[in-house]
Amino acid sequence: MFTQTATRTFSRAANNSPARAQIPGGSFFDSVTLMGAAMPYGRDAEIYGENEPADYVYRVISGAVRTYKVLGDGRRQIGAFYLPGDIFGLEAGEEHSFSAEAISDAKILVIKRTALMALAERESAVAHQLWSVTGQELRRVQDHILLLIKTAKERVGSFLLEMAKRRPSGNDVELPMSRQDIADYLGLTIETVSRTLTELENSASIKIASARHIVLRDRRALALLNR
Amino acid sequence: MFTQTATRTFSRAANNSPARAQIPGGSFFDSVTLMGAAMPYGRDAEIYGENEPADYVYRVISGAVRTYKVLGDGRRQIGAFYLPGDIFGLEAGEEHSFSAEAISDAKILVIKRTALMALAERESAVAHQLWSVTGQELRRVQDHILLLIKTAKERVGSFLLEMAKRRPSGNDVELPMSRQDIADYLGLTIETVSRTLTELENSASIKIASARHIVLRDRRALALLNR
DNA sequence: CGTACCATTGACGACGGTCAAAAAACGTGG
DNA sequence: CCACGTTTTTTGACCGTCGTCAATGGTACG
Repeated sequence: MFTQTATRTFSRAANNSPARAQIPGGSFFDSVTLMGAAMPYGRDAEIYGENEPADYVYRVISGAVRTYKVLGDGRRQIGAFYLPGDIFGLEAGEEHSFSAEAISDAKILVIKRTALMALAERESAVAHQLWSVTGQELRRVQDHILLLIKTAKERVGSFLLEMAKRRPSGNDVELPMSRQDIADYLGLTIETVSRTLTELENSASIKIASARHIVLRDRRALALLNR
Repeated sequence: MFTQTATRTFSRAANNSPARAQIPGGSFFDSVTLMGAAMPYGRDAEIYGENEPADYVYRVISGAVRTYKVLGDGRRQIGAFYLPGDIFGLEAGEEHSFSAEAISDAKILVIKRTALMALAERESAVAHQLWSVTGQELRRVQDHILLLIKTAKERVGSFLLEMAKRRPSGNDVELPMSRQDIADYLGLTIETVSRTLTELENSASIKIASARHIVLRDRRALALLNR
């Protein structure tokens, strides 16, 4: 299965407008927001590459981000999607283990790692929070593994519930990513994702208002796929 | 697919022989070994359960350990295997996210979490090492995800190479776990694992000396499965 | 309004799961 | 050390889910 992600590399966004935005999802990052700057990234722009030195930590202000790895034969696995408020790119080691790209046009808060580390050195509370962020990431990845052993219907259903939970807006789920992104996240093909969505629609579990706008019609039925 | 792990719960091993053993794989745990005690666990004995308070951190002295989750319908997913020297059960949060069992008779060093936390509070180096352990675990789980999107042959091949790397003894791989454990780790069935192993033997990539003793005959061929 | 790109649908086949049975391996007690 | 019963592993036959290849339909943007 091939998945040539369009490598139309956009500008690397080298501007430092110091926009200090208000973003959802409070965290310790709120208190160190002043240490960083908001940077704009275009659609599909690379934020960092696998194995690059992890000199910065990132937080999504607006838009969405995907992290991924590409296997030798071109198969792509998306590790996670990051939405406004989410922190990503924080590594306990020296290098990024995944690559990161903007899914849509996005504003990203960028913070120097050394600044955080220096603060953690003195404030054990900050050190604990850094650890905690990695711990949450670990949990997320562990849940992801559980997704990957399920059937296609279960994966898609769980995915929709996950997205609904992360962007609470009633039963409406706005998907910032393409079918290909979803497929590469769930370990499926676009065809299977598409077919499964229409299947869920036919069974009245969801309604596909448009390709990227899903309405959850029967959460109970979807939740059954999540066990 | 069902996977009823034999729930013949052995004794919970409630003895505190203070055996301070020499174990491979040096780490910061060496310096805090005196804070804990070596405990014996019988085959299939539970070390801790999912959602239990994570009051202890563990290190394998001898034997092997598996961590796992069981889905609603009985499917079991093994999160990791831990071999002598490996640390497990360290959580950034308050509870264990997986259950842990001894695969074979095992000796496990058990350390109070509060002791580590108190030390981390004062020594930022210790705090950094705790974070680092979680970070390594994160990497391991991320690699695990990559395994789960591969074909059966690739999964089994990669698994053998992983085990060989972790217990270096030439080309001989001694497997402490059953086919069922391997299957639940790789997201396959025992039948597929078994069939794939004989297939690898027929293609002269490995030799199955006995069920739990594999000899790597063609690492190059196996490595091709790992890309 | 036209042209890419993206999503959906269809036909077909392969990989791995399921069910079943045989063969090894293991442990226990005589 | 061997005999027997249990567990684990292997092998076989068959089937279903999902991947592949291909074509059609839809949507966004210049």
